[in-house]
Amino acid sequence: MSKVNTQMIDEERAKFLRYLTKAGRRVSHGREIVFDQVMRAHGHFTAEELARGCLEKKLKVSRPTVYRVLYDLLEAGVIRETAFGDKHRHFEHVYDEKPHHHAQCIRCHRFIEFPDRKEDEVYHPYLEKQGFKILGHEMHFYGVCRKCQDKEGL
Amino acid sequence: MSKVNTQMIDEERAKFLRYLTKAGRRVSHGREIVFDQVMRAHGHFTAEELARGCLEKKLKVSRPTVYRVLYDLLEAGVIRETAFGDKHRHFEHVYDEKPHHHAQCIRCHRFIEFPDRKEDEVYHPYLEKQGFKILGHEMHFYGVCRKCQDKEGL
DNA sequence: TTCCTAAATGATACACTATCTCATATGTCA
DNA sequence: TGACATATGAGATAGTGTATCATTTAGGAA
Repeated sequence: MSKVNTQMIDEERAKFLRYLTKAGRRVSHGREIVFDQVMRAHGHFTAEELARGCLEKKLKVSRPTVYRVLYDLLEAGVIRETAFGDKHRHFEHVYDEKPHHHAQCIRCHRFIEFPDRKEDEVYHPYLEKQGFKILGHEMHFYGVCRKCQDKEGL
Repeated sequence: MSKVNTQMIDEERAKFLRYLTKAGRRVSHGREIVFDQVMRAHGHFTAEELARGCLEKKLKVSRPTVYRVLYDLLEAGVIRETAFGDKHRHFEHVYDEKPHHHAQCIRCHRFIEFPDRKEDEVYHPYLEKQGFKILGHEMHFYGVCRKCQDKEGL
């Protein structure tokens, strides 16, 4: 697991470097720090959380740079954006993650993750027919989790 | 169609009034204005768009009130929140809308809507087993639309 | 290695969405 | 109508995310 982990990170790093080279961009200090922090992150995280983390750890990187690198990583396909209806941008890294979806409790805002199923592909033909190039998808369930139901006495 | 439309709006209004009564809240001026504007809105809209619209039309309602009433409507089930990965809150009304999903172009940010399919229900048993009470769900595809592919010369 | 240039960065200010506070206005019920 | 709780507006404020621009740095050329 740990070995696989390391290997996956190396692959992601290679992917990032390939992207940077191809785009004529540099392998800078800031990009290495942020890449590292992203790889250490578990589950999903917001841009602000990551930026705050970097500042608290006194890493040599500023908030604007964290944001900039996150968008690099997004374009490079190292992280993906997950869409939840609040005002923060959520990301999660692709590495070591099986495709999965999220269910979110509208009371406590906690997430449950569940694996992707191939049934989702029923939507592909419709979109492809319109010339839409699908890069990914995400299912977002919302409702009330067991704990919050208990609290409400439902 | 127009008749059905009116009927649907009346039903939504009744739903809203029931919610307000039950919650011991009042049928106020601001709530009526915002309800009306929401019903006039097509497709999905952001809170800020609606607020701006009200201000521009010089309706007697302030921005904080628009936000407050939107959350009333959310709780009443008159509108639902759609989750996209930008920093604005998106809503759409439930009235006259068949369940549908969204595909969004990552370049131009435009949406394609497509109808809900019962295959989505494969996820229900898993969530219900955990005691999660499902209130709704949304599928969000992302990719590049035909126009933007053409522009990029892909 | 050193120099040169374009890219990256940080400090700062700023834009924008959304929310909070609190004094005032208004709806509801007796 | 009077009393009181709820709703509202004006304005301040919080928080996320961006733009600007002077300075620093990566990385290739000499």
